[in-house]
Amino acid sequence: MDTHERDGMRQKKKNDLLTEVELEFMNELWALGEGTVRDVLDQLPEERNLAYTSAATILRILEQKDFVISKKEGKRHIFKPTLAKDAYQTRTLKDLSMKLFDDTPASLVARLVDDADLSEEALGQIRALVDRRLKNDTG
Amino acid sequence: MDTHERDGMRQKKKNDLLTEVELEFMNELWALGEGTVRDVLDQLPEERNLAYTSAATILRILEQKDFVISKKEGKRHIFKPTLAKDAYQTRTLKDLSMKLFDDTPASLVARLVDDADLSEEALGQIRALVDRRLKNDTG
DNA sequence: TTTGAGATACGAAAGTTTTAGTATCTACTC
DNA sequence: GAGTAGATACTAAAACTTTCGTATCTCAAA
Repeated sequence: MDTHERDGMRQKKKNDLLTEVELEFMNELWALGEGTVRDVLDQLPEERNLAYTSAATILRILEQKDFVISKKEGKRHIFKPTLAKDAYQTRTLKDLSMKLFDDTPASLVARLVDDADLSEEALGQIRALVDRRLKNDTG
Repeated sequence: MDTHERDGMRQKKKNDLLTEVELEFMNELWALGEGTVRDVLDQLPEERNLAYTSAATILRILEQKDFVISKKEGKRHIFKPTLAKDAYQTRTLKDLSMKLFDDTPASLVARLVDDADLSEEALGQIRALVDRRLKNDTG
């Protein structure tokens, strides 16, 4: 066991990416803006059936990992994302692009637009987005 | 503990997505076409320092999960993906789109093209891809 | 046919994620 | 200020992921 933990150690170990359940919760918080354990739990689908204490644990972990902050209001905590959804989306796409698309974002889009399931409408929207960005860049 | 495992149960539990290390290995196999444990291990970066038996275990797991098949040649196994990289890319993008982009692929691309880090060249490539796809569909 | 280098099979430790139980705390009501 | 409904804190079990050790197997050379 050699010391392969040197040099970096910025954030303990690996990703600054959310786990599956963490993402599930962040999505609710992003939608709500902020909320209590109860608020988030109530947003989850009926069939999710997660214990209240489990939800509280997830939020505690999210706070430990600095994805949310909490303030105390009366006897309860109100949790709020520290990171905008946009920013997290960008982060995720960078990671995915790197790990599965040879670090070439264009190839990611290539795969997306090659997808037969993609609607004509979605394609049009995508094209409009790219056009707008190109126009803005070139003046 | 009520029976919340009913109805579906198509593939045991959850994802048909690769874990981090599994993806690392699949990437090498996709690049190689096929290969032995040794082949894959040799592709990994110097500093990875993974034990041979660990690599063998990962490939065994990938086979259990039907991401690869193996044939025996002499005393060793040759592993080969059962799923093309393209197909897995598509699957991953669908999953990501669903979980982080409100099931709206266009918003995924929006985030991508909004990314300041994206080069002009990449943008041009993306636009060309979309245009080609639109022409093929309508033409 | 013995043997040994190199391969696989199996089992399991260590780490992470997901879930939930139990104990404790807190604000409010009586 | 005692009781209680509802919240948090703490602990840990269960499942999954990542890693590797030990035992075993196999081909080929001597």
